[in-house]
Amino acid sequence: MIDIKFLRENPDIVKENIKKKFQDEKLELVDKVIALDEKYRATKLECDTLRGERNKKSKTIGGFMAKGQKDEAEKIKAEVNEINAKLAELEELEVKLEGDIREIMLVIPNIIDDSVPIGKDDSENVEVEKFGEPAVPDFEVPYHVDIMERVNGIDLDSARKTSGNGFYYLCGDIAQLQSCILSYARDFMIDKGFIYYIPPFMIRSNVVTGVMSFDDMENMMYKIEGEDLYLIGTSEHSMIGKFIDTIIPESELPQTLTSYSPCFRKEVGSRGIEERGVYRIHQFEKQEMIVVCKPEDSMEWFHKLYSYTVEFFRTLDIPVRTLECCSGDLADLKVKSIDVEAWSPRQKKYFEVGSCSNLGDAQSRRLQIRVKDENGKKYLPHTLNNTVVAPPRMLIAFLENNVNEDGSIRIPEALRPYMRKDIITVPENKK
RNA sequence: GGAGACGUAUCGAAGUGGUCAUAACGAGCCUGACUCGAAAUCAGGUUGCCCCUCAAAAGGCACGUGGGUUCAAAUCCCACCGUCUCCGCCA
Repeated sequence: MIDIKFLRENPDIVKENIKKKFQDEKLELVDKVIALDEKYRATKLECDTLRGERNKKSKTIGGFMAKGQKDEAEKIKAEVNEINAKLAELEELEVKLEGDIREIMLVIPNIIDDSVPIGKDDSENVEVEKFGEPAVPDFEVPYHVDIMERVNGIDLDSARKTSGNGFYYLCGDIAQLQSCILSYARDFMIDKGFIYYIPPFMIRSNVVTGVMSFDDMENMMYKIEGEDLYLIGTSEHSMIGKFIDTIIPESELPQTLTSYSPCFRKEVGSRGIEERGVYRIHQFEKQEMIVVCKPEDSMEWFHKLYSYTVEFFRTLDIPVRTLECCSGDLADLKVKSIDVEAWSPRQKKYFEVGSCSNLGDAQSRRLQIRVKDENGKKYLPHTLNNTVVAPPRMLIAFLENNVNEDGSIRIPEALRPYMRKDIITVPENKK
């Protein structure tokens, strides 16, 4: 959500930005909202003046009544009634205009950073950098579910029975591995100076509508029947929600938080859920990072955040690359976004394991998150979020890159203190 | 699930139809005085948003939210939301 004052003064920049995002159908909205805004401000001024008059007159009535000047009082009462009649219609218009303007402003995309590559859709995203050698071993790497099944690490049949497609039982060493990865991710971020949070896993509808668009809400969020509660799709929802409508003292910036939560997603409309395995599922766990900072610091944080994810994956010996989201693929609220992708030696390509976004002040403006500096001046901070790691998805990369030909799984150095072993071995009957 | 209480600024809290919401009173915070320095004391300042503006002033809105009554609502009426306390149940 951009500032309407900015739009008013720079309609060309806003239009240019819309074109860059290949959303030409929204171009007309710019002039439309400018006209509405002009009308709104004129109406508001008129309303404010009338209300001011009414307040002034109304106050004198009390005085007349006290002095017993009934006739005078009645005369002014009639005048006030006249003003109120005039106001009734105008106020209705004022409210309607305000609503219409907000509706449009929510749809106009945020101004993207100059550095964002121009492109229509995800096919034009740009590889930024590779880390590690994307090696392919000389044996055929099995499908991740098969790797897990061989060490008795997953039970999809039972999950289908209890919960349906899109759920899993992880068991034994693989379940432990997932917990260990999360614990390691937690400690990794704590060591980077982030504060660890375990947030609420359910949030109220007013928070949901604050942090996401209506369409996303329909397609992602599970609602608790009979309660005003939704299961979170990511801990970003509860973590950003906690700042809604607050004023943060500047001395408390930057807020650098890392949160753990299970995530629940309906994945409506994504065919990926049909695919066997744990790539796209209804329930997964994630370690997230959230930063609220001064505007001038946000780009620096942006680069730091995704490089933390890269560093994390590298300590687990997984080759990764960073892929910058092009203009057309960038969500409307975002200024800039980079995906971290892990190498799959089986598919011989990279696949998404995390996403780092700089939202500029758009999220702050929408949610009324403000910062107060030493002089009492208020401004909107920038917000960023990034995935540290989201097992089970990252398990795919982990297993494919660390499986041995005999089906055993190597545990990288960094995880050994957590796993308390350096290899997961195949049980006798599956050798 | 049952019973009760409450929702006003950073916090506690007064106000129960108008002339104290630029919100009493108390605390906190900021500035200044006193002091070698601090504490204590004294004086002043300290809500957010909108509109307008170079800036300020003036004006408008907000007493949980939304309606209603009224010339006028924090105050009266209705609905909803939330919080707390006790009891019950419970990891």
